[in-house]
Amino acid sequence: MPSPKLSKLEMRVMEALWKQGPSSVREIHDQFPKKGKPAYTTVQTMVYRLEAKGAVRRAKKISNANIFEATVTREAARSRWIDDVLALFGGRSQPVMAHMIETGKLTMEDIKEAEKLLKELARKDK
Amino acid sequence: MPSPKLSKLEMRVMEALWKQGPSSVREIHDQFPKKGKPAYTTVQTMVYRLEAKGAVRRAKKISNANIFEATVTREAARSRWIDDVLALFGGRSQPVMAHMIETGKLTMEDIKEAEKLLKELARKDK
DNA sequence: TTAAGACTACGACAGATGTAGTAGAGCGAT
DNA sequence: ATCGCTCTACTACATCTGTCGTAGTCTTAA
Repeated sequence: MPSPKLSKLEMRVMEALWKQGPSSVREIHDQFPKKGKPAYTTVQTMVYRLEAKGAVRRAKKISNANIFEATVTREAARSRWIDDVLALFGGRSQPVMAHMIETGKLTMEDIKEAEKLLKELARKDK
Repeated sequence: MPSPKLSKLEMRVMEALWKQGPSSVREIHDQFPKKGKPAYTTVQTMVYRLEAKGAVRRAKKISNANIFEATVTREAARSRWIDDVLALFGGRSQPVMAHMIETGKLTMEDIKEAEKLLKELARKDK
């Protein structure tokens, strides 16, 4: 039941599905940037594995091609990754924040937005 | 030169080294919680692999036991992980922030601290 | 109707990871 | 000197990941 652990490449395939919605292997493959694009069958293998993990399902068939759709949300999949990393860091989020700030990935806007979100959450929890 | 990619278990071994400073395999092994503690030789294998990756070095020998010490900092190793995850999320830190807030891992204090750190960084960069 | 393409379903394989056993050398207490 | 315990240095192996190749089936345009 918990979101299965997806590998990096599997995540990239899921990303394509989340972006475009139900797609064929071909459509997913086409979404990879020319540079470093994996072989068609490599993507196909990923889709099969995702299906085995229950992260994807065959939605329908168009002519002889299967159309796959995501069965786990982007949030659930990403959460799984973040939780794993956080656990690795002793559950502390501070190191993550600090790194994002030092590498310029986190701007003041981001912080302001986070603050707003936190306030909202606090209000709703009450 | 860039901090090598360390696996989860390798990170846990490094964590022991960062905490205790130069240690023998035995001392590292002893730091794992009884629950789910890997075999002594499993830890030993990790240390050897870390040595091969250049993340650890034999500092000295006490009687017949090797004492290993970390050659990469905790920050560098963690950064590597965060960068990887961020890349997987399209380089956006927002999803990470949102998740940490929603799971209660990020408090208002953390945000305030982040804000302060960011301001400091901005001042110094100038 | 038929030949070119597109797809599917598998099979393979190398490298990374987690996990651990074994043989034998070295140290220390008797 | 020597017996037991500790460590080291290997070896092994099952999974997971990333990467494809191939054989054979379907579709479809000429």
